[in-house]
Amino acid sequence: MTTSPVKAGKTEPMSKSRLRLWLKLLKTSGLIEEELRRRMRAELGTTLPRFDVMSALSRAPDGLKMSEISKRLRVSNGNITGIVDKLTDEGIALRVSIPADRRANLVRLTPKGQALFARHAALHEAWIDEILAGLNADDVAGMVLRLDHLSTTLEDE
Amino acid sequence: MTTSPVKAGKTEPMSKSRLRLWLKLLKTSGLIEEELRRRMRAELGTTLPRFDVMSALSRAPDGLKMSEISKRLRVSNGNITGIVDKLTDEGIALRVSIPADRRANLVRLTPKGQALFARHAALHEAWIDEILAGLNADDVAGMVLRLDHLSTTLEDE
DNA sequence: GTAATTTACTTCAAGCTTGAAATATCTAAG
DNA sequence: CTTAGATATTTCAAGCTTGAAGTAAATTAC
Repeated sequence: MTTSPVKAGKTEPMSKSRLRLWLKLLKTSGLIEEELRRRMRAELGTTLPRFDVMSALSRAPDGLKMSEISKRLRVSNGNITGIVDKLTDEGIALRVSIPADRRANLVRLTPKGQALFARHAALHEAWIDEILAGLNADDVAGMVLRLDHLSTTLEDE
Repeated sequence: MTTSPVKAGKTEPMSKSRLRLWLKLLKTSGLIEEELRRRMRAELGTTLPRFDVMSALSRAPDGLKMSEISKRLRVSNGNITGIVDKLTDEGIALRVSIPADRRANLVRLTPKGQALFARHAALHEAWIDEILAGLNADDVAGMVLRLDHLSTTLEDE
């Protein structure tokens, strides 16, 4: 063989394998998301964004400011306005004004919203368990470790 | 220690760790996607969906049917119609009628579209390389393996 | 051949999403 | 106080996305 011993020849550039990883990551989370969205619609008559907002609210019994919701869900402010508007119209969420700051509101789940979310969350967890049934504890641990590593570096940008 | 040796006590139910994995997967791919979208807009004046369609077309020099594009990108048919309409208006893509089947069209990139995509694809790969720079070859290999496993089981549903 | 089905695509309404611009309010500097 | 800046939210236009319904053409089964 006359080629340099330094270049193995078979190895792919890192940029290519990173690209492939990204495409797989995107594909996989898309598949899961699609399945969740389908079930949300079919079995609960709701959507993922609504579920996400309710989920954030359910963890904050004292309520969250609009900006706090959008920060946690990493979506734009204007987006949250529309979703909370609808949840409010349906009696699921509630805007509570803050005397100390007339610019802001605290958004809370109503009792009806809490009951609804409890039902939805239980189903949601069961669906995930079912969808990810192919992964054992080692798989899960391995992926969580690497995803943590990755998302940490991404957030520190 | 007096507790049963069988039950460790600290272990979390699989459903919880699977849920946590899903949330991390969603978060991570969302962070990457957001960064890509930002750069697409800022540096190329385009969007991820348009890039995805162009990418699919670039791999099929003979063209793709509309339904083939939506199948590959896993989005609805109606969605593709709108995106291809715009790419066509801009001289990036082209609908070619098929004599043998008057229902369908083959969509192709124009030479202008090919040149444009070549430029975009090179940048895209470089961005991914930069964004995922924190992962070494082992990390990448480990994640690809597990994501393959997962997406395969998901597609066989 | 013709009726029923399947396939290919478009149109549409509803909803999500963003980023920018507009309001309103609060805070801080002078 | 008043002005400047920061913060909290809403509104808006543009674009993405879906799923359902509609049109058209091809295929299959009688």
